[in-house]
Amino acid sequence: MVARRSCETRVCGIATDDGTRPRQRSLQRGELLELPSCRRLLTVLDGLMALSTWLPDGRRQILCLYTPGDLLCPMVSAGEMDVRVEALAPSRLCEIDLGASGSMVGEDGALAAELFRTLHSQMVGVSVHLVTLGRLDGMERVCLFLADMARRTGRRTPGGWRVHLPLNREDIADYLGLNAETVSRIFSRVKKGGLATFLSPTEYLVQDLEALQGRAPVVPPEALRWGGRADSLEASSCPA
Amino acid sequence: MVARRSCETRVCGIATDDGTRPRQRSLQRGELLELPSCRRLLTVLDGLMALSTWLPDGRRQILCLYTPGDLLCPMVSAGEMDVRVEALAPSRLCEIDLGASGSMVGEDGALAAELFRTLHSQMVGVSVHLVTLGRLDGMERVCLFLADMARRTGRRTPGGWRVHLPLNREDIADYLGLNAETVSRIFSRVKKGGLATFLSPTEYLVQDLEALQGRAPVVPPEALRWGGRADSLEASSCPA
DNA sequence: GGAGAATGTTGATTCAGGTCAAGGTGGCGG
DNA sequence: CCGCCACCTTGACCTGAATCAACATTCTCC
Repeated sequence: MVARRSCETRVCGIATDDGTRPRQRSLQRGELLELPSCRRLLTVLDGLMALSTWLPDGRRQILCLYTPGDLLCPMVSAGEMDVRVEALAPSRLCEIDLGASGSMVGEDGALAAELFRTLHSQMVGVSVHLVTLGRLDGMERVCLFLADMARRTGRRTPGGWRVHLPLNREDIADYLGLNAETVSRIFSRVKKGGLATFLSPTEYLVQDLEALQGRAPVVPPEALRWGGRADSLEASSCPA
Repeated sequence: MVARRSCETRVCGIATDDGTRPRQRSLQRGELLELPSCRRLLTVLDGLMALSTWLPDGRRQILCLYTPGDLLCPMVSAGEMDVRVEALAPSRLCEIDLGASGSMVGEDGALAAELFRTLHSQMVGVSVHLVTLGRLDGMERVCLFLADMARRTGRRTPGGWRVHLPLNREDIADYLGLNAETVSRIFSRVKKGGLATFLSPTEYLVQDLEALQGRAPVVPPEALRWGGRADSLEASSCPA
């Protein structure tokens, strides 16, 4: 069971154990990342990354979002699908080359366990997302999204959770299986309903997170976060 | 790289290595399975199993289907979600207790690698499903589903692929994010379009699988199957 | 600061899919 | 054989989201 730590501390910790050196990487909005192989670990320090798939006719679906602290885990290996890792906002990543240490499944299995945990978290996240797209209507999807972003990247202030939205309406739409105009319209409804206040198109305030969350009959996948909810993992998950 | 084998051979192979004994289990349609822990391996011998989530108001979303040969991998540990493994048709499972052999990550890591591969396959499958629900319309979803079922459970005959559909329209709807009437209507359109012939509500024939598949701009997640496409795995996946 | 581009908002209209309702079909037990 | 029940199909209608279009706002770069 691992305590919550900043990813910098943590990843650098792993790296120094091996004698390898973490590298930093900066990406512009829109920039693509070659799919990380297993010899490299990547975490988000800052910004917002997305794992997305593109259909031949241009439709895009964002599979998951990576906020600061998340470990990139694009295990969706494509096959014939066009899968990409892209920066939705200017981002900084921390990259560690594991090549030196040979196999990832080390002696004590600590790293393997960590990766397994990440993979599991991602699985939970994608599953919640699947239910969202399959069974929630637009309002529910948007409320879930706003609540999830608040939990993941929001800052607590006297007035409530203050959240920066570094992605544009089309990105949000591609994440939620809607289109940009619909997202904009639903934001207006959220505003009118008093569930959130928009300081600007890219900044909002949530006074009552419970209320916002309550509009969606699904829990946001906070398990996706580093160190989040490690207990629930033990129940159905594996490594001894 | 593992050659394609029947799951009975394979799982029993693993089991005998450990000296443990595989047990068979029969389930009626509608019966639930307690979520498999990591001490037990379960494969589908016969029938059709589903991993599904239920919302408080009764909406259901099926996350994935397990056809004969699949290894059950319900790593979606719930947290607060109501996740279930249910039999959509009378089914037989093969169950192996790993308790005796201690940690799953064995000496040579063969079993661990196998499980990792399964987890990866499931991840790919769920991701394809996510795109399906987020970006495909009803017709595309149904064609993808019919093609996928044909590949996974169909029998090759002179007239084409003959496929048995052991689940009802509502189950299909809950898998595809539609409702039962819509599924029925789209089946009629598929029939009229000559993409498939229905011998009965639960049996269909696909003359031209390519044509059917071509109606959906996404590849069915055949990688989900045992031994399927192990090569694509190496590219982005891990264990050495 | 100003021109142009990108992004966001809102309205009018269309359309795919949901909802409700009325039969139709097949299996099964008495 | 009959009646029940679960399931499937089809129709009529409604609704939520997509589309198309106009305009507002913000950002960028000169």
